[in-house]
Amino acid sequence: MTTAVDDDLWSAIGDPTRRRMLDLLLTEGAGTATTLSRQLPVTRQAVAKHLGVLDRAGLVRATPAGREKRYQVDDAELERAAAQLAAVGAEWDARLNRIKRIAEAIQTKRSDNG
Amino acid sequence: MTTAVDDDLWSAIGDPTRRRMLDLLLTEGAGTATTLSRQLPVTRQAVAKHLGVLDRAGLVRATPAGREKRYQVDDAELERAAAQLAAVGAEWDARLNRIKRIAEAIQTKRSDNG
DNA sequence: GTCATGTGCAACCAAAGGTTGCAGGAGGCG
DNA sequence: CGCCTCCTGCAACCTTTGGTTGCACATGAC
Repeated sequence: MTTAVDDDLWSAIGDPTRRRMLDLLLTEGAGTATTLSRQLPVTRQAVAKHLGVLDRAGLVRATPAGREKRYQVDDAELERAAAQLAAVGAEWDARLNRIKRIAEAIQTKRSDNG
Repeated sequence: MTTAVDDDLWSAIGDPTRRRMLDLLLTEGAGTATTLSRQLPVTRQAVAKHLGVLDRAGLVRATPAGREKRYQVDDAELERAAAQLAAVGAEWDARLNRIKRIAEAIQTKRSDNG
């Protein structure tokens, strides 16, 4: 079946730093490039670029609040992303199991026939 | 909880070309850089590099066969990778649901108190 | 008004995915 | 054996992307 994957969405969550950022935004509800960079091993500018990627992918939404730009996770879109991860994982699992079953069937047949 | 993710494993399956290669190897049982490149939009050399990455990540194993180098998926390791994908997806889902439940609880409380 | 803090833009660097080009090794066949 | 074919491996090079530093600008606090 080869699960159809939204490549933009996947590449957005493919980066480890971006995943950590999503984690932080989830646990803290919201954050800015500056606050996030304080909890990450990269500079504010790097975080800002990542926020741009996540924004274009629709995974986060920005809300200007005074002089800062507050980001928060878009629930629906992250849910979609989570579903895709699960789907790909599930398909691989299914295919591996199918192969195992076939292998066992052949094994059984062999011992039957001698 | 922030699911611990094996970053090497994840980055190996993070590339779309490598995922397609794994799909091909699964459906066809095995393949070489040359046979895979014929079914992909990239050159043999690019495929060879990706096979190197997948090999170092342990996701595939090479078996020299005459003049060709036949690769096949390492079942256990791909199963591990699939589990990680599912785990991250599941955790995001759980956290989103937790947030939703809390939001609903607050909503309920508000209408209770007037 | 001044100072501190947060944002935005630009130049630059290194790693990774991809390409072309070429040299080398293993099989098939006259 | 000699030749041809096909597959592999290495090297140089380009482009994108994650990351950095440096600087200009805006906004809130005092």
